[in-house]
Amino acid sequence: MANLDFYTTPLDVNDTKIFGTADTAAHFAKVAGDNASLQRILSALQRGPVHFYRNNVIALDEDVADYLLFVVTGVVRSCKICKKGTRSVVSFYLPGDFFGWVDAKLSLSIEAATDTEVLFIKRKGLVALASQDVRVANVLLTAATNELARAQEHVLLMSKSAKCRAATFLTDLWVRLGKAQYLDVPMSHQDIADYLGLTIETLSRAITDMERSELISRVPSQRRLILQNHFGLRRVMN
Amino acid sequence: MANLDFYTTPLDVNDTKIFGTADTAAHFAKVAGDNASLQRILSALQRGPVHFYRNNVIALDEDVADYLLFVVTGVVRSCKICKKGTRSVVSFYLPGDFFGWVDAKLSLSIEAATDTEVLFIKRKGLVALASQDVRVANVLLTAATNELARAQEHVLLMSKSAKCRAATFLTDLWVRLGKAQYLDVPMSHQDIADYLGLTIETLSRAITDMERSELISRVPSQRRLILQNHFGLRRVMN
DNA sequence: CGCTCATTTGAGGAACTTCAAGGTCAGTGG
DNA sequence: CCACTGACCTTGAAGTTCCTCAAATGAGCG
Repeated sequence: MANLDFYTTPLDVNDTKIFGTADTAAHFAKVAGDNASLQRILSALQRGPVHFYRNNVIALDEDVADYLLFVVTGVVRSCKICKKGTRSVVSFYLPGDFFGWVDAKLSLSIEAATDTEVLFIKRKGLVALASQDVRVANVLLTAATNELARAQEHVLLMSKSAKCRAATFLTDLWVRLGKAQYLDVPMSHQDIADYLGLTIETLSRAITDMERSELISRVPSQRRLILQNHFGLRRVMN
Repeated sequence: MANLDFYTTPLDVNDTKIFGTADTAAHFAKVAGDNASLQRILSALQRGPVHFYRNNVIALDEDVADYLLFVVTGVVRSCKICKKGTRSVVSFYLPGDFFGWVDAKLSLSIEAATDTEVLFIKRKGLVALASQDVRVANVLLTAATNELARAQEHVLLMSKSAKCRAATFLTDLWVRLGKAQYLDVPMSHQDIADYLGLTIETLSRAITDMERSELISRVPSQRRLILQNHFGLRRVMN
């Protein structure tokens, strides 16, 4: 845990808080399902929730080797800075997402894309439990394969046009956030552009273009959108 | 198994052959490690090896839901045809690779990129075993996370320049195939281009360019390369 | 208001694609 | 042995998409 200096709120590994808010429990249920005993097991292994401010580093590979992460609130990004100074965002994690299968060779860093609260779950403890409880093993395998499916979709997206990438991203985000009336985009355009392999300017033009075509509209609030024409969006997405 | 009509060699699920060649066993050991009993367990679950000719469909999502696949010889690709008729290759699997965590929503198809031999392993049987044997569970989780790491690397690659993508692909392939003197590229340029999100022309130009810069050279054989200047290649790869 | 940070817009250039043609190689049949 | 064929790869020229650089606009906040 040498790298915990990076943390905004230092993580005290001896401080096991039992999470208590209904909100947290509801999100946590996404991982454990309605299996109450499994939820108890997982909650006993957790550390946190730990709060991070936007753009702070949550973990580097070394940390992720020790912990699996669970997002309670906010958005987490995993990204890679390459030597040239360019950044790629590999994945976004939203509330309820359970992740941490990071290959050390990739040297990704896990960062807060917004202010966020994250649970840390000791990997070793969970793996040990998995050997005793099939359900735990299934939770792990399911989480890993879900993340794989997302990564494969991301690969497919990267060979499409800018407009298609933007439309797909916004629609997927809208679905992941629960298909609310408004899509309050939580992360910056720069984060999205780095996720989609575009420049911020190209992303902006793509969004403006969709607005002009009345596929989406912008509510004059910070980053609030309405997906107006789902049929049209689907056409742009291919 | 309704879709087995696609198979070149129909798969008889009641025909359990024990694989016998040293070659197969050696590759299989990559999955099971030097754990002899685990190797025996896995081999008891297998069906095959089944031979497929180049470009034949090995499995569609429905099949992959039932079986995990193990490549004995040749190259397997998983790919997606989109409505416009364009194709993307999501992943290549080489001898020794153990895969099959395919999300049905993506509707990928698993195809033979070269003539190939594939083992089918009943997913249910393996999952059932995993609940009894921690080592089996670990094999599954490890295979899934390895594939995730590969997919994430693929995502990172897709936002690089054409030359970087080509150089990285060839170098990675060379490593995966065992760093031999010659790199005999087993798949077609079209497959590679679809994997890298490039046109076949752009790929060809990138390779020709690397040859002119003396990073690689082409042996006047079918698709045989020599990676001459590893330092220079690394520079192009970033 | 005036500052900062984030986003938008425009003009020009680079990278990649498209379209079209030519080349190479292995297999096939005369 | 040679010509023919088809699959695969290469090359060139023109067009499109996206990026780069530069500047303007907008939003949030003390």
